[in-house]
Amino acid sequence: MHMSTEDKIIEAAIELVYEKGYKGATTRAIAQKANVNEVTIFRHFGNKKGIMEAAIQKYAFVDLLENTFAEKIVWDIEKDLKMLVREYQALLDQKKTVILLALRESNEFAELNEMLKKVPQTYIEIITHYFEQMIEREKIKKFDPYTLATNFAFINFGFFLSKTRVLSGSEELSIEEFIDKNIAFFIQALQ
Amino acid sequence: MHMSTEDKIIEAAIELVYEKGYKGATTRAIAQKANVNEVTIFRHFGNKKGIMEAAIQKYAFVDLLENTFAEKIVWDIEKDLKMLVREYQALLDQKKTVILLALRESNEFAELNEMLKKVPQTYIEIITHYFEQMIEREKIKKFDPYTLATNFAFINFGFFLSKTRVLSGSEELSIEEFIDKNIAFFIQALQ
DNA sequence: ATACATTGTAAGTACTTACTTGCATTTAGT
DNA sequence: ACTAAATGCAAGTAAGTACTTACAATGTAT
Repeated sequence: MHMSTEDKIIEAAIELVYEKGYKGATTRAIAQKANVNEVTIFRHFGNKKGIMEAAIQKYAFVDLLENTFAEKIVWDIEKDLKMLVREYQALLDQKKTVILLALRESNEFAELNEMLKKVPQTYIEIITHYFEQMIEREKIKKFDPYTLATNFAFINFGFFLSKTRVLSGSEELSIEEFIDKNIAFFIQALQ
Repeated sequence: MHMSTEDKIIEAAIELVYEKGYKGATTRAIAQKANVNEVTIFRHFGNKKGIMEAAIQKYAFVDLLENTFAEKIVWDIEKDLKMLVREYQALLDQKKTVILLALRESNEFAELNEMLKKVPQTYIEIITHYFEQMIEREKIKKFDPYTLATNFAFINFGFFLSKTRVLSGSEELSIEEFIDKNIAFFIQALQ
């Protein structure tokens, strides 16, 4: 817990904006949650919007994706796709608050929208590239790699949303069930 | 344009809350957009929350789904799934504002969350039932019908979100391209 | 034409909220 | 120990916002 004052404020703001929305998250409440005085906020960030801009800067996290995945690929369709699901879901879970916040406040903050869009976009690009190579190596049938990637990404994101209860199926799926059923179907279709 | 005063207010409120969020949509602005005086709002709905509650009532639209689909089924997997995509996308488009509004304001209004969840949920139930029957008739391979349905629904909802630019792939897909590529892949996997 | 319900107008109240200012207190580097 | 920067505290300002009240204007049905 050696957080700087600025970080304490940013984290408190993210949580509160996630709960109450941007307008609902008062500077007073943010200060209280961060355990600082309200004035301290304005001394650091100038105005309320400044907090969010700093938060967006801090969480421009997309680069995380690319490095993590590439190393773990073993060119076995089943192992790879299951790994890609697990890693992606873990990342989404970890950044859940920011992602759902972005989903809600993207009208107010254009940058948030950009950030939000990049999450599946980057994922799709990586997966597209993966499928291209798997087709070259003749490990899967010849489908359009980009089509495969979007389907795969949509299924993944849909599952994430259903977990967060933003959406829902009629049952609740654990990630293992999801992989064993939904992803397994996808894998089978490729072979 | 023979809208009642109440309807004018409700529609204006929905649009504004969609744009600015619930707290950002002031009663003054709603009145202005609806071309009524601000007091008229309070005379009809009591308070600001009352507008949204009336709007939610008005848009409890889930029942629409079930009737529309059942009649159009011809028990040909390709024709049926393409029809189901088109109908569902059309419905989502039509209710887009309310859906995206619900996505943002579901924390503030529990009922909105319920409504939002029911959209894919009902769809999944219908599709599950459809797949069950198609398996009985031996028109598709024996997969778990619920798994198929969730995958199909997630792909559909993902496409909807990417169209609304909430999410995005790296390219923009038209609905015809989406059907010809993404759905075609899904159909092929079933046969 | 009269009666009644609906809407508009004007003005105001009570409350919240982002943001400021001046000064006291604490923390940290040398 | 001394200095300077960071933070806390108390009080206040200005603007916005939901909601109210009293009354005038308009429409509508009989």
